Amino acid sequence: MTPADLSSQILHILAALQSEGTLPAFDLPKEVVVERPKNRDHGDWATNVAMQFAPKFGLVPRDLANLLVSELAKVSGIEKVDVAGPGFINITLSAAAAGELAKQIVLAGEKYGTGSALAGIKMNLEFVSANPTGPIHIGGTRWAAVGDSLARIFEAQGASVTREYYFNDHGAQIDRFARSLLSAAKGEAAPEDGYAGEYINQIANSVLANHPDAASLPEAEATETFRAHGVELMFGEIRKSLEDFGVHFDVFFHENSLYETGAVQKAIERLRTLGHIYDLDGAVWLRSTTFGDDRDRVVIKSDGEAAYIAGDLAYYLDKRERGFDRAIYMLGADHHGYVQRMMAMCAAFGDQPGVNLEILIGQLVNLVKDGEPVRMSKRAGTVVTMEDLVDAVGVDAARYALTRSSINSMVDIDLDQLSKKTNDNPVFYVQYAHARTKQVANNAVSLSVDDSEFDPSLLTHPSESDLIAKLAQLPAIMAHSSLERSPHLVARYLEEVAGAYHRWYDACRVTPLSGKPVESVHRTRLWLNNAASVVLANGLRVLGVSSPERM
RNA sequence: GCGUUUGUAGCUCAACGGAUAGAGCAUCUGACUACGGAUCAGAAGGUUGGGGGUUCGAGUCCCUCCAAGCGCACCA
Repeated sequence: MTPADLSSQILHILAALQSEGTLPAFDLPKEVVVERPKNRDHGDWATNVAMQFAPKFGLVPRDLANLLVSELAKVSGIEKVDVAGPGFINITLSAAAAGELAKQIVLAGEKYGTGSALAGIKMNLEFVSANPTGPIHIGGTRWAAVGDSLARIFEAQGASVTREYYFNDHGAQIDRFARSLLSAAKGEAAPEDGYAGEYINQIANSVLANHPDAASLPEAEATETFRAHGVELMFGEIRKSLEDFGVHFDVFFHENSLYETGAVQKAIERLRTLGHIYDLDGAVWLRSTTFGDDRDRVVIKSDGEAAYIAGDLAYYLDKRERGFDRAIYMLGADHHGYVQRMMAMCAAFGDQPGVNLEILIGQLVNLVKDGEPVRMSKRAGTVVTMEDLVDAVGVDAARYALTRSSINSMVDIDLDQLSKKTNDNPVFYVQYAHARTKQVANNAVSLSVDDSEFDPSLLTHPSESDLIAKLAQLPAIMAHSSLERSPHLVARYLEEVAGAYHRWYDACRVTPLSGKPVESVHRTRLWLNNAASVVLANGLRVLGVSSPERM
């Protein structure tokens, strides 16, 4: 008996009361809130349905609650149920009914915690999308960790997810990058508006190694050579860093291709046909104010060059034409000013902003040294990269630390502190719990405790009730995390599971003390141990963190 | 000035509008010749930035003020 089971029981009872005329008819939701009360005296599970629905039924909450309680009391597996406070319904399950879940979890294995809320939905999740003018820095690393985890969470809800990286290989920043490489190759100082740093020298040298005469070509040709090959090299490094970080992109979309294929022109023509494009002062404008933007946006500048948004128009249209129901963009807070114009664009195409196009804004990562914020600058070469972070703490700790906080809050990273005090990262607490489940299972085998028996009525210790209840919440956590686009909820949940497991381990033995016989309770506890193992592993998997068997 | 995000324990942060606001780290006191002590038990720590409002109930929603981050281009 899980909270989800209780939810459907309650709805079933309400529907029955409606059809027999005891309660007036109105549409019931698909599920009701059933949660673990903070205070254990309130029972195993509690629901606020009576307070939620009483007004719609024209009743006072406590009367509706009493109606429900008398029905719930008849449900097998429910040991005790009563009304408390303003109308909460507190439910206590029998140990057997609650513990049954342990076996279900083990049998479900990797499937436990998945759902079907997004079944049949094609999602395009775009994240990182850092310019190929340098390595991925710490901010991009956060989106790599969070974005990939989010993709895994969507997939666990049945969605088909394409992870996509928009590669800005067109425009002024790339030109600056190319000129910076050329300057480095010539041994000159970086251009005023260019990039500096050791990686620029390395790439310039790599280009020279393959094209020894590149620097001595005429200016335009030389720049083009360094642009083409430099971008290619940088691109390769970025892909490798991401793969090493455990993040695999299905599509690397090149901005440049939108211009080469005429997709930009096509998108503008589409909008012009729809009446949302006009010409003024020699420029081409999108009338985005029609759809709530602050001002209209220039799409083609009066010098004939495309503005940045031109690529966005074509890119969004391309995604929709590739069949994605939802295009989700993850952007840093430094880009949140784009949201309105992007949403306006979406509406201009006749789509639904917030549905077909969704933009997640994540706060930036602060680099801290000795308690003082440090400004990261590609130009000054003070950038902390994805590789720096992984070198300092490893992939697991890095991904966990970056995914554990809400994207709405800023994260401080102090490399010196991370490389010293890695064990204050809660990832080890969770991983240790998982390793412990595996070692307990191994010990059980060697002491002839097997899984030939399962009698959940023996799981009566308070720590067992707590652990089972915690394990029962994984499906709801995963669904909520998906709905809220919040992977950090999974991390926080795992920390609670790990705590519940450690406390149970401390109080309840799977293997008997030496000299004592193996009993039913030991075999049954092995199931619970393995259920905890499954939950921890499933949770860590969606965070992209490994589940070690020993540490 | 306008927009946006944030403000919760000493620090880092949680908390679908629910009951006595929770974890980790740090501090203090305890627990192994018992399945891994990277653990566990306990203590201490709070006017959820201030003030109004909405309701059975507000850290959460609305208004306002304060403080901080980030944006406000025919740049990308």
